[in-house]
Amino acid sequence: MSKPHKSITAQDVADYAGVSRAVVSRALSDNGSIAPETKAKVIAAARALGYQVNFLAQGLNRKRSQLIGVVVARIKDPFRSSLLEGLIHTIQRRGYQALVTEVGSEKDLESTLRQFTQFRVSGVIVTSGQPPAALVDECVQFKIPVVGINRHLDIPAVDFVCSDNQQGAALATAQLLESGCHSFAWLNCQSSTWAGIQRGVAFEQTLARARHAPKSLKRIIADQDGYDGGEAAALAFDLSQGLPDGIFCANAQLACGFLDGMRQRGFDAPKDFHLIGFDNTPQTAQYSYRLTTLNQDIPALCSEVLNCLESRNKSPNQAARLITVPVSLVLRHTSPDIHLG
Amino acid sequence: MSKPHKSITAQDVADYAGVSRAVVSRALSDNGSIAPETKAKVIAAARALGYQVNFLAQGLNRKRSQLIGVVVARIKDPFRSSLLEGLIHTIQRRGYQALVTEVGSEKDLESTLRQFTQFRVSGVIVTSGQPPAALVDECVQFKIPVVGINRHLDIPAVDFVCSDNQQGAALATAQLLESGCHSFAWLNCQSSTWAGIQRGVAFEQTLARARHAPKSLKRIIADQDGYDGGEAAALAFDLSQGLPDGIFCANAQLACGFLDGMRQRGFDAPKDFHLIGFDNTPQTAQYSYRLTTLNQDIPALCSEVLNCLESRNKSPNQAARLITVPVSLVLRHTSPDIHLG
DNA sequence: TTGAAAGCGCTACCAT
DNA sequence: ATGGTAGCGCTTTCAA
Repeated sequence: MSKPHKSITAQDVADYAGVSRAVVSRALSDNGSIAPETKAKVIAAARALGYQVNFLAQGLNRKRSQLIGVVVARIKDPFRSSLLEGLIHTIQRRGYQALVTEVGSEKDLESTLRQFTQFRVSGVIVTSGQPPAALVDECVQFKIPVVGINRHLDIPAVDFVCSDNQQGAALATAQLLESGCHSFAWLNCQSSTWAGIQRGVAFEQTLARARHAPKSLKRIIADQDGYDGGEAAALAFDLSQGLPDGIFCANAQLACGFLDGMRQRGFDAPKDFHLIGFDNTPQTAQYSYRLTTLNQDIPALCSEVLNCLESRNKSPNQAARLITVPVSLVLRHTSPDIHLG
Repeated sequence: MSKPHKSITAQDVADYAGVSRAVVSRALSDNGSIAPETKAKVIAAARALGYQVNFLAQGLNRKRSQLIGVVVARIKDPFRSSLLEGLIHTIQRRGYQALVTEVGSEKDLESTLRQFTQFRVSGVIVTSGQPPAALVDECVQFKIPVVGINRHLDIPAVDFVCSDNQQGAALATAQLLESGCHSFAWLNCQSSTWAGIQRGVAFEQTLARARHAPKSLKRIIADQDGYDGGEAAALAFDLSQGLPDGIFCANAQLACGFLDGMRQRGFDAPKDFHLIGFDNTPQTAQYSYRLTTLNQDIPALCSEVLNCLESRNKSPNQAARLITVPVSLVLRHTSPDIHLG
């Protein structure tokens, strides 16, 4: 049982190794020239003493911590938690640490971004909310790179990484058309994310461009997001003009809810309609749903995000980039593979 | 468009307000005596200049950052992401920031804990893995409080906050007995968490203590955790001796998978058996599952966790505590309320 | 290659 | 109540 000891500093290591503090710093950070044997000696000393760099002091000096700020919202939503998991994993793999902040409102985002700068983070990842230009400007002034996921605003010096919503919509449209669907519906919620809106627009466009005669397209707008929103939308759906037979959903949660809502009214997919959702969440693979979905490549998204961060750390003034990550169609029960049928 | 400006320091505020740096520090931290009007003057100056404390410098000085380290694993698991959401929310509400680290193995935990100390975190929350005594000792030496959730080891100076597994098992047993179940089963996975094991033990004990004759109890051990594990266990279940009619699950994911697995074999709850799971995850409320579960009071858990942290920061040498948080039974379709039946 | 020394921005102690 | 000042532990010139 050791006493509450004073923590070991670089000076202790220096004394132990018989060198100066400066040499210790160089030995441990590969920065500045140092004789190989001196370096080995210092590293041995550091190990012997159990020396740990004080990140606070290091960051204060370097004017940059090895922290990366991550802005999230509604973590318990399945897709978001998968994305967060991927981000944290990637952040750690690249030698950083994740400073995770949950925001409820745009106003939260403001103070959050401010706190990030106060910690001199090496980068900021925004997965929710729209960074107010003024605040981003503040980050830019601190030379802190900012990157957004699955959203895109035209903010100077801010990069964005997005799943390919166009391609997703095209894949879904093709699948529904090939399956012989005639009347279509698009399901989204009010207060949709930017990505959701894009998907809807792309769906309408792809459908309009389809070779054969124009198809009917109904827009279903749920009052709220998530499973509950989708379920309520299904329960409230006006069936007097029949049920569309090809339905595309802005996200998987809405889709699962919609499916369950329709089941409560005696309809089911693929018997009565085809259903495709975005976001291949674990739940969509389960026996009770087996939802055909568009898979977002989370590892690729995360990897690109960190590439952006690191690249902009090197050259802060490069033009803002928009990186698009391909999606893929996962065929399951709610709109089966016609080639297997 | 402002230039990459030098950041504003306490000295700038001091100059602007016509006072010394020390006064600025006092004005902003309520620490040390200061004339009300001076304080107001400083605060006005700080606001005018847009001054932001440098947390790195502050932490270096105070020997403590306002960071709280959170150790998690498999974030995308529904209960875990809900818990993480609660933790982050609570951490922020109390004026800290969450440093979130994902661990895969015990070895990860070691380096993680070390990194936390390097950031001089104000506390460590362990939601996964078992903190190795030696490392915890290191934290203790830095006077960093450590608290674990839903696990309990007898480590000096480490507090634990747990949902009441005993009570949960008792509630489940009572419900199953009152519903007239005769043969029972306990479903868990190999490599279960500490909490899962506790629940199983408590279930067996409660059942054994039940007033009427001893009941049959079968243990089903899935090869893996989660939905897939539960489903596989159901598909592999030996039906030659019939299906138990009262089944209790270590967690909701296993339960959902088991239910779906049984459905694939033509059985369903509550028709053929009653099913109760732990963890009231959002998914269990959905129409396709409507699982009777034991609800963990996440806000209460999180609140207690931070209470422990703050309390131990005040008096580091107090005895280790184990705080138990009540659970509640949420009656749904897979084991309905008999009083409504 | 190495060491001395000047900060990084802040807090806290000690005089005043 | 206020101001001067000595660090916190580290990095990074600049000389030697």
